[in-house]
Amino acid sequence: MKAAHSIGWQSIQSEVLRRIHAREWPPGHVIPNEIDLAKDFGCARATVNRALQSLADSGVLERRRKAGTRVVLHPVSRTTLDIPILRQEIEAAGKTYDYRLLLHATDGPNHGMDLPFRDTALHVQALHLADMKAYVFEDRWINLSAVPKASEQSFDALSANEWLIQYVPFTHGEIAFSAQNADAETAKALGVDIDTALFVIDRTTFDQDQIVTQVRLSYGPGYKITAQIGP
Amino acid sequence: MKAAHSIGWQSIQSEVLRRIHAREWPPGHVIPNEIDLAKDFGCARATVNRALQSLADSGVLERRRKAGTRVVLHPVSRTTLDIPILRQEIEAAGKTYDYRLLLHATDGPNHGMDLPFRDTALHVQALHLADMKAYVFEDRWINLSAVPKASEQSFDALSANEWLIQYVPFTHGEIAFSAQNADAETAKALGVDIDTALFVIDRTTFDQDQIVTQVRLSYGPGYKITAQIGP
DNA sequence: TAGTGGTCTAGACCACCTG
DNA sequence: AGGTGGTCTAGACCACTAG
Repeated sequence: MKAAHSIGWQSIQSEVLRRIHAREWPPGHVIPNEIDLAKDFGCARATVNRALQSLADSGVLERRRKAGTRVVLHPVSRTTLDIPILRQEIEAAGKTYDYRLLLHATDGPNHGMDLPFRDTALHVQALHLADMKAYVFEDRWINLSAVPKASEQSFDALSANEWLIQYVPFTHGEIAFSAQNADAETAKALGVDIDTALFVIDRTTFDQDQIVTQVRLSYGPGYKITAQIGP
Repeated sequence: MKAAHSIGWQSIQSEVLRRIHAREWPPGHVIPNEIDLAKDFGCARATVNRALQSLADSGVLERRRKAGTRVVLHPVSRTTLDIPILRQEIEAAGKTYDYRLLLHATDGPNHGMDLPFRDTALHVQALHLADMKAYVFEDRWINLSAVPKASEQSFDALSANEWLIQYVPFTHGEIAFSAQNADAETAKALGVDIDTALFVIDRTTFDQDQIVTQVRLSYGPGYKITAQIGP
């Protein structure tokens, strides 16, 4: 059956999705190879490849050489999250952004966080405000061995958050989302009751194998992070 | 300068990343067009396109026709999350999975959740356990207009979570992550104190324009969801 | 080892959008 | 209006791996 291949590889993607959706190709089914599909759709193999590759990225298909392409058996909800800079996030919501530095200290090898490195670290705590209300409490360590120029920064006007992104590149990182009851320190900074449920992001960034910075962002009550599901 | 284009488009991607990293192409910089880069790298334009497209997907580059390709000014942490089926998540951690149905009721137009549809809904509450300990409290509504065969399901052995994924396709959805203090109902179900901070996932799935199901998953204390950052 | 997807090429046309 | 990315083609070679 020919598809209504109106304009491009997206049409092929739609048709493939339709067949999966309609259970013509049920979960676990091995679909025809690219050459046959290309003949079926009346296009070049590269175009089919583009469509199927995209669906594989979305988690709808699994592809292996020689084994072929199959509809995944246990689909997962795959979603792409964008974690913006705090200033942008707040200003994008139409609110005014403000920043207040709470702590700026250089710690020796025995600093407060469970850092995998023993080097000297810069400890910065700050509050990010939206419309003058506490929005996020930032608790950050910066590895001064990896970022020596951080020691010259006061971070009283420009947040470490923004400074690092602008001047310190990183190669990769790890991010974790969790829920935490507010401890005394965080509750005081955010102006909420102790034990309030806070959405927390822990992020560690690396430059090659060296830790650059580690940060915990504790968001005020009611914070939500949303995303779309689907190809 | 020629790059060490050893094996393919990934090499070109690496070289582009290196130039960005080394500030040869600083944030906001417009990089050469695909034709020039192809000449520079000694490959076909399509190969350059593949590399740059991939970097645009990662959020490193911004591409617009005629305007060209530029290094993004304010990089965001873009990450891809996979939300697996609960059973898989638990079994992948080497624990035994169990499931207990807590509530199964058909509600009229006035059901408990703030659903945008006025149709009859099926209300299901269940507990997912890992090694016999409460792991997630599931609170779900199913739109019986969209999924009539759900009314024939008892959900006492197979969770609604798995049944829906296996038999009810959806086209797209929305997912939200937040932190919530445990209310009385949830605290009792999970066996935790009231006000414990819980990681909560709210997910709504659609088939075309029709809501299929809406669910709140409240994870037990200590739950974390992690992901990698980086191209 | 043979079949499949992964990738590359050289060229082409087109949609879009900035200047 | 012209330059840029988006996409398609027809063919080719290669890498991987299941049988």
